[in-house]
Amino acid sequence: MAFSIETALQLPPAAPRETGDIGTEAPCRACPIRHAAVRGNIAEAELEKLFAAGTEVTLQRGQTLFTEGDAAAYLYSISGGSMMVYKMTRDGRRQITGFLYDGDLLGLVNDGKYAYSAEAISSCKLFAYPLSETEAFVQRYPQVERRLGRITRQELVENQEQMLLLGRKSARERVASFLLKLLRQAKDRGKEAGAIHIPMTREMIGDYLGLTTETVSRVLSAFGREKIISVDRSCSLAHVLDVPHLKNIAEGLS
Amino acid sequence: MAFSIETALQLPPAAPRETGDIGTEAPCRACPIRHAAVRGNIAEAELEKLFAAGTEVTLQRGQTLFTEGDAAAYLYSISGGSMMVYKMTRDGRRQITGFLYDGDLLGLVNDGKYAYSAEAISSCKLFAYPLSETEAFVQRYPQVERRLGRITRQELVENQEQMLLLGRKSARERVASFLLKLLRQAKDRGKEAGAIHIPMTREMIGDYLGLTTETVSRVLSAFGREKIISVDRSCSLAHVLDVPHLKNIAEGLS
DNA sequence: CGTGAAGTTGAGTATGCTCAACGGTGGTGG
DNA sequence: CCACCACCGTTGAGCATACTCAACTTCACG
Repeated sequence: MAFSIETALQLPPAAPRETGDIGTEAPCRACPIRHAAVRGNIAEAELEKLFAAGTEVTLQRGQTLFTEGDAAAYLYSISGGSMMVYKMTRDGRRQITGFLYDGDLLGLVNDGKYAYSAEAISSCKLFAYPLSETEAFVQRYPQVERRLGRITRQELVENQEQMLLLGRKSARERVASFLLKLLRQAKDRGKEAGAIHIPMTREMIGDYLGLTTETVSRVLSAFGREKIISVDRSCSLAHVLDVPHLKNIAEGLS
Repeated sequence: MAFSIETALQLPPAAPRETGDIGTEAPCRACPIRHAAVRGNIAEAELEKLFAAGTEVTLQRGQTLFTEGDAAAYLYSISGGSMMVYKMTRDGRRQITGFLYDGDLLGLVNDGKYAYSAEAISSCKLFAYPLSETEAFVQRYPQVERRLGRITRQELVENQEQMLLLGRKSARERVASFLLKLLRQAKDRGKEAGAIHIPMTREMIGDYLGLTTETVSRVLSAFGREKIISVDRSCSLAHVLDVPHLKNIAEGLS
């Protein structure tokens, strides 16, 4: 198996965010590249050069950033909004491999091509780093390379967790696990306890969990009837009423 | 989410193997660390120091190398035999996330702990690099770090492929995809065309594909009846008779 | 030659899918 | 401003795929 030199990277959970910080370089406040660079005492001039080489991208809900197999030119960093990355079978079945948010990187490259497709879930702002510039920068600053390595390995761990879910868990267990993941992310982002914002449709949730829209809907309704969660009329907001119960379900203990 | 500094790595497909080479350092002929190091013109003395810090490990079929959650101390390189890595639910359901062979690295670490369990499929020889030594070595030689990064990203790509399989493919599609993967690997290792050695049990195949033993067995029998493959009486050797047909099945085109 | 693990095959079943109908909602244009 | 329409979500009925349970065979190994 050949390894491409230009193979690039991805991740979901990035650096701890400085939410209140109104910085001067708006697109890169949360970007992990910048985060590592700042901690590594890299010359501002070097950073500015990298940023100058990049461009900002704005996407509307439903717009595609790139498609699996496209020749890769950029590594992207999300500065606002949510994205999803997915793979498809030839006959149109979709597997969403990740939801990405503010501060996450995307653009996993294999053999010069993107390894998955990326689409905006909501209106989205991204910063695009040209791959060539990024590679040079990363190689120049080992601490940035090391940080990207940790991010990639973290991603690997999460994908393996998801493989266990897809291969071995029931529909109820999958949905419960998903809700707990959203809850954890909301907590990490400093949202109030128990409330979770759900920016994706039921169909996307199904395509992430290996289920159909209908099954996701049925399980969520059942959880509502069982007073484990309460779902807002808008369908994009939920409250977890019984976290321990949900954890038990996610682990197959009920 | 916290990133651990000691997070380490893993991969399946390593460097092209020099099969005929009877080297002097037996355990490391195929190891990708050595491979990258040799290409990078690293002083032999440095390499010897790293190898001197490591130890050889021998495992019998069925023996566990480490268990998910164990405190991580070593990065392993397989020098002979086959291993599997897996995750389990609390109630004992297993998802095998990868089969590893000669020359592959294993020991993905998260937060100081192994992220999965590892067990020998056949008698197995490994070389154990102490993590501390390895980290120092890797940081000292950027080309080695870069190689490990590519390996990790390649692993990520394969895991996402597997997520598509687990979430969206039928039993026939899964088994067909698996056979084609084995076939590709056999070809990469220079085995004769069409013949594939299957070192794992039906149960392991099921736990890798998100199926039960019985379903794997039934699908293989069906493929045999349809003259797509022929399975040896020993169950550990198969011949693919109709590769195009198998590819069609794997892609859902039949 | 006996024993246990692995594999195969069959019968019945359950989980989640398919197909269909319907209600709510938000955006758009008359 | 309101009506329309498309999209999303929900719910029901029936069904199919893969699972469970069980019996039996084969093989490796003592």
